[in-house]
Amino acid sequence: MDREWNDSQPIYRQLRDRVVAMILDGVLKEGDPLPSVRNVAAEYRVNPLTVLKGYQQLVDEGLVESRRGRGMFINAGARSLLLRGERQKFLGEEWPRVYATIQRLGLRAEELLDGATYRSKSKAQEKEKEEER
Amino acid sequence: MDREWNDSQPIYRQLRDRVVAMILDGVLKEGDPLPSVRNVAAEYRVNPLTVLKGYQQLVDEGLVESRRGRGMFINAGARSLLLRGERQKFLGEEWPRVYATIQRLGLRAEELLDGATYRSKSKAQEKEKEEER
DNA sequence: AGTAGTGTTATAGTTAACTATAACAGTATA
DNA sequence: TATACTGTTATAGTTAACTATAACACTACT
Repeated sequence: MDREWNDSQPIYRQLRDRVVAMILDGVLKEGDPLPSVRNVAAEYRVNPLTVLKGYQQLVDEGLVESRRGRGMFINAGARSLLLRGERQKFLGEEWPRVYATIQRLGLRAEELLDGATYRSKSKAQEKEKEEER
Repeated sequence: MDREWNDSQPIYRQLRDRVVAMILDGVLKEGDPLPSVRNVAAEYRVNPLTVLKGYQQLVDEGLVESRRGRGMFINAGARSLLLRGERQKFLGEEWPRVYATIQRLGLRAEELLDGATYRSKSKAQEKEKEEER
C-alpha cells in the first residue's frame, strides 16, 4: 500500500477505497481480519479516529464485521457484493465523467491503453501527430 | 450547465472544472467574458465568494484575466494551454487510477473506450466470457 | 450626476474533516 | 491474574469550505 494521501478526497474515504481494492484484488479474503485501527493509524501517521471512520463505512456497507476486542473481519460474500456495487457505481457515475474528459481532451483509446497497461498488449503504437483539434 | 453539485469535491473546484470544460468545448472562446460572479452565484444558489474562489483559480492558472468593473475574460492562448496541461494531469494522475479500477472490477477498458468513440475504429470487438476472476 | 452593472474586500458564523490525548471495554494468552 | 492486544467513546482544538451580509472600487451608459 502507498503511504501517500490525495488531496482530492477525505482520508477516511481513500482508506475505505483501499480496503475495497484489496478485497477485489484478493489480497484480503473473506474471513480475514483487517489491519488493526491502531496499526494503520501508526503506519500511515493518521489519527486512529480517522481510520475508524473509514472502517465504519465498510461496516455500514455490510462488507465488514466488527468484533470488540478481536478485530474487524471481512464478511462472507463481501467480494461479490462489492463487484456488483462498485461496478454499478463506476459505470453510472465515474465513467461518464471520465469519458467526457477524454473526449474533451481529444485523447485516443490507443494512447490510453498503451501507456497504462502493464501487460503491454504491444499493439502497434502508431506515432500520431499532435492534433490540436 | 448542470445546477447540481457533487459531494466528492469542493464546489469552487467543480466550478473551475466546468469553466475549463466550456473552454475546451469551445462554448467559451478566447476574449469572451465569463458569466459574472453575481449571476453565477444567483443561478447556482451559491455564495459569491465561492464563485470568486473558483474564478481566482483560473486567474492563477493564467487562463483568465480580471478587469475590475468590467468582468473576467478568457485569455488568448487559454485553450491550447489547457489542452497541454489538462492532458498531462489526466494521463499522469487520473487515468492510472481509473484504469486500475477498471481492471479491478473486471471491466474491459477497450469496450468502455470503444463503445462510445465517435471515430469508431471498429477494431474487432471480441465478445469475451464474463469472468469473475 | 446618477444608476446599474462589474470585481473585490471585510466580518463573522457553521459544518466537516482531521488532529491530539486519554480513557473505557472486551478478548486472548502466558 | 497480568499483559497486551483488539474496537470504541469522550473531550477539545485546528483548518478548510461554505455561508450571509455588507460595503468598497471601478466602468459603462443614459
